[in-house]
This record gives sequence, C-alpha cells and structure tokens, in this order.
Amino acid sequence: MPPVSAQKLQDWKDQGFEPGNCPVRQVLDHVSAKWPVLILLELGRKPMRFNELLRALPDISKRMLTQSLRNLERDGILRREVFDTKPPSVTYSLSELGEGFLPHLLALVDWAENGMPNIVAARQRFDAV
Amino acid sequence: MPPVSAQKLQDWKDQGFEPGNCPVRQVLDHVSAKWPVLILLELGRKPMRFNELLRALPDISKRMLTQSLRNLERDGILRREVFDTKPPSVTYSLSELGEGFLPHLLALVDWAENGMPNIVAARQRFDAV
DNA sequence: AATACTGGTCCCAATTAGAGACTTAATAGC
DNA sequence: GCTATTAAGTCTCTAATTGGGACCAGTATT
Repeated sequence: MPPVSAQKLQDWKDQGFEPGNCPVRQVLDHVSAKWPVLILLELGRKPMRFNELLRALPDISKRMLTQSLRNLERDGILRREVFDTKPPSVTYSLSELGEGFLPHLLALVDWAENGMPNIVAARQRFDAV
Repeated sequence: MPPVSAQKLQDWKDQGFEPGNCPVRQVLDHVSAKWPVLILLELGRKPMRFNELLRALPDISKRMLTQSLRNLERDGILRREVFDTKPPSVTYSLSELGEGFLPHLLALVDWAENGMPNIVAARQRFDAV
C-alpha cells in the first residue's frame, strides 16, 4: 500500500524532470540542509540580527551563515531588513512563506525527539554487531 | 508571538547541549540531508534493492548511497534484509520509525510544491536587483 | 590610542562528495 | 567456451564544498 504521493513521484519522473533541475529538490536542499534548518528554527523564535545568529549557532561560520541566509532570502523564505543606524544593523525574520514552513520543521524536530529512545536503541543494536 | 516550541529550543540550550553532540541535530542531519530525503521518498513508494535505488536516483553515487543507507539503517529508520539467493540480494525498506517519518517528509514536499510560485517570484525579484 | 562592535568578503587549508576501477560468484548470450 | 552482465559493495583519486581566520570601513567605548 504505497503512500498517497507515490503517484506524484512517478508523475515527476514521467514529466522528465532532470534530477539536477527539479525545482522542489532545489528548495528542499535550501531548506532542509544542516544550517538552514537551524537558522529557521532560530528565526522562528524571533527575528534576529546577523551577529546574534552567529552567537546563537556557535558552530556555524560567517561564511556559511551568509550563504545560507542569502539562499533563504532569495527563495523568499526570510526577509532581510537593513536599518541605517550608526553602525548599520541588519535584521532577518521569517516571511509568510517561512512562517508556513516552520510548523513542518517543528514537526520534524518533534518526531526526532519522540523517536530518540528508539533511535538510540537501534544504534546500540547496530554497533553491537 | 513565538511558536510553541521556542521554549524547547531554549531548554536545550539551558541543558548545555554542545551543538556538536545534540542528538536531535544528528538525527535531522541523517534524515533531512540531500540524499537521505530522496532515498526515504523512494523507499516510501516501495521496498527496493540497492541497484534499484541507484537507478531510481540517477545522480547519486554508490558511495553516497551506501553511506546514507548505513546511517539510516543504524538509526533504525530503515531495514536491510539480505536474501541468500544465487547472487545475494539486499532489500531496503522503511521501518516503523521510518514510516512515521514519511508523512512529515511528504508534508515538506507539498509545502515546497505549493510554494513554488511564490518562490519563483521571490527569486526573480531578488535576481533583478 | 587601542579596542570592540557592526555585517560582511576573501583566501587557504581541511573535509567531504563524486567518478570510476575493482571484487566474487553466477547467469545470459553468442 | 568466451565474453558480458548483474548483484552489492569497497577503494582510490580527484573535484567541490566547508571551516577558520584575516581583513574591511566606520563609530563608540575605555
């Protein structure tokens, strides 16, 4: 009993999407990769400035933060606002599109959290062999 | 108005999770990265053998397929069964944990699909500057 | 006067991913 | 009989991506 969307996957293939330029794949890559996930979770808590995000995510590099923010901004998932203060400040916040994504992301986190006991047990079984 | 789980994020930080060994982050990395996502979508359609997956995902390498499958197997998200046929065959399928994840993944795909017009428009605006 | 803050960019080294050869044993085609 | 192919990987070498840190201009603090 295949899931509802088995057909959709098939449809995509039938439409001859080159895997390399499937638009949905591109968006998922921007949105579900390591750093973007964490950035969106942070921005889901509240809008934040560049260096604030850097501090909130202690192991991201400026380079990757800039790059991930640009990707998400380009896709319209977050908003970048520059304020002309003495040292100019830049604030990032979720757009409506981004707000719509957040619940799905939180659902993933919940799933991972609820599943942790299972996952830990599975790892022990796997490593024991 | 922060989302429900703003507190959870804060709790994690308060618990002093070293970002590098946050268990939820590890699972998300295994599950939401580029190739695992596609593998899980395929296995959500039906159980598949190694080379069958290779053919279904034309642009993945054996190396990354093996690696991603091992990660997912280790986390108990999918099952690996070896059948002692003439050339031994190996079948991969979602575990119950994996089945529980699939709906969330499909929700992400739907979100990306529904949002595509917005996203495309946002990109044009961004690139026009 | 020196330091730190802002939001980045740039370069180089380290890590990671990809491409393809190779494996073992069996079957298919010619 | 000989070659090619298939199975599920591993291994190596190279290409691409990432991380770390220096550096930038301009203002405020010590």
